[in-house]
Amino acid sequence: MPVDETPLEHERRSKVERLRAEGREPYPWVFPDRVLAEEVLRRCEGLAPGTEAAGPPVRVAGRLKALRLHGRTAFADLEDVSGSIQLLLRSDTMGDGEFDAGMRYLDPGDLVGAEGVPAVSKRGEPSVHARSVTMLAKAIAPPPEKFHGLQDVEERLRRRYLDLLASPESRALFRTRAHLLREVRQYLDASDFLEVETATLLPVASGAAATPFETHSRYLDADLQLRIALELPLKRLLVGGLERVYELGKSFRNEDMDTTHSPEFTELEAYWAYADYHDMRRLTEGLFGRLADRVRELLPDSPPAQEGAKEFTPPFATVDFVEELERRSGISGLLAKSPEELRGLARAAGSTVPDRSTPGVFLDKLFEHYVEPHLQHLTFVVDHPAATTPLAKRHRSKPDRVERFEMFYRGFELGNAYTELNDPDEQEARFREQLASQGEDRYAYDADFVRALRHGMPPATGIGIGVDRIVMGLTGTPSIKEVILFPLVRPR
RNA sequence: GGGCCCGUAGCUCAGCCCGGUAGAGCAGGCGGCUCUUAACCGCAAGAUCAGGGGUUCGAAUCCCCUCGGGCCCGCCA
Repeated sequence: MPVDETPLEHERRSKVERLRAEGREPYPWVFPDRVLAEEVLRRCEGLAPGTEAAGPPVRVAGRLKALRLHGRTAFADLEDVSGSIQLLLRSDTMGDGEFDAGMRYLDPGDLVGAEGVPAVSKRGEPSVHARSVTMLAKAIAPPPEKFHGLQDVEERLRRRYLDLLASPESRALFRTRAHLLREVRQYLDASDFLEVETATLLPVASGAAATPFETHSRYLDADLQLRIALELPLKRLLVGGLERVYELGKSFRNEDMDTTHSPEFTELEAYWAYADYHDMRRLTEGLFGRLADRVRELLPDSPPAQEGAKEFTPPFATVDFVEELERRSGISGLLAKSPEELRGLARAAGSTVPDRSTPGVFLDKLFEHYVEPHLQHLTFVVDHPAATTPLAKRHRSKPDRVERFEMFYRGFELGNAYTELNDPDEQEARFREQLASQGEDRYAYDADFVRALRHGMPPATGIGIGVDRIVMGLTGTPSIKEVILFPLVRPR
């Protein structure tokens, strides 16, 4: 008997023993031939209150949410993946022995099966008028409070199973997330993109500037890092001739957490040979529209989700990075400023990034300060200064710019796309420049990627999207932890 | 790293300002009830007030530290 057992758990555990003593297995193996609650609801349609459906009995199974006893009658609410159905329990139909046994052993939170006839109660509630009830798994620990559910945020995150079993809204959110991922795959598959899986364990994590998680291979006796982006392996596949590829998977960044940053997050990256960022924008807008349609179907009763769906429906606002920054900040001639002048402006805007940072970093800080907070509606920001973006191709007509777009919503970034840089010598030069500005040797650059480019990467466009943030935006969820089933929490 | 807020029974919450030895609802126990749906009625039970230290005759309440969490700011091309 566990030493940390509460009196409630002791009581419930004693029911397990008494069930066994009566020859009733509290944890049986299977409950065959069950139908879902929604199927019973269908069979109850059109039945008058106080009547039963003709035909054979049905079997239902799920979690007992509530039990209302009335002496020789009782009502129970059974919840399964499809919804909720009431059980109507009467001693005259079950027999006194079975009825009394049920009342002795059943508690809210138990997993139970029932067999009986679809029926509508006198008060009009669709039900299963049960002939028998079977314990399928006795719950020793009590469920969260039946009306308010689990409110404690920490408990919801640390013990997601309790959140899910208590909250149909939480289940609906994660069901929606799964369907959105499915929609992404269907959309890209239909556009002849190939889903691939690249490595998560790498000698050097690259493709972004974040601090990686570090680990070690015993067999190789080699230090390894967890990937921080998917970009460079996927571009290697373009060199290899796969032409249209995407990956949907986790990246890891060893940095602070907040409402839009998780150390472990899901990314979508897609690369498309012989196409440019205009093509990618059309593909992205099509994808967003499809995702919005799915959310409208999946969460019709959620006003924040319906608002999110509206925002993700084309057409979208577009602003030019430089024009918008100059307009919002009142600063003109930004691209002609010296690095020192840009640093001064960034300092004036409150940034504390290191002095040795590249001019691109200062421009990003200025944009974050003056523009991002205003990007509350879904907006495409285009044609960034070349200095901000080491992996993008220079703009074909705007000097000192690259062909790039970023999507923002509610002040945070959703994704980022370029016409990809495929000139190996220019790529190598930009990597070296970046390294010099960071002044830290742990960001060794991916030399093999440059070697791959020397073999020729087709002209191409690529995109990276923060999937968790897309789910947040589409469902109107304010915190990234709420859209991740098991977010990282401090061990205790 | 800085600021603000939170932690009381298995769960949801009062009590804290203004110090006097912890209160309710749900869940659980016992009893009643054959149409309820946050069922209802009666009885009894359930709490190292996150942890540690201090002030005080007396601390859930005031002060300090620690732990955990939330929000905001900073940092994170």
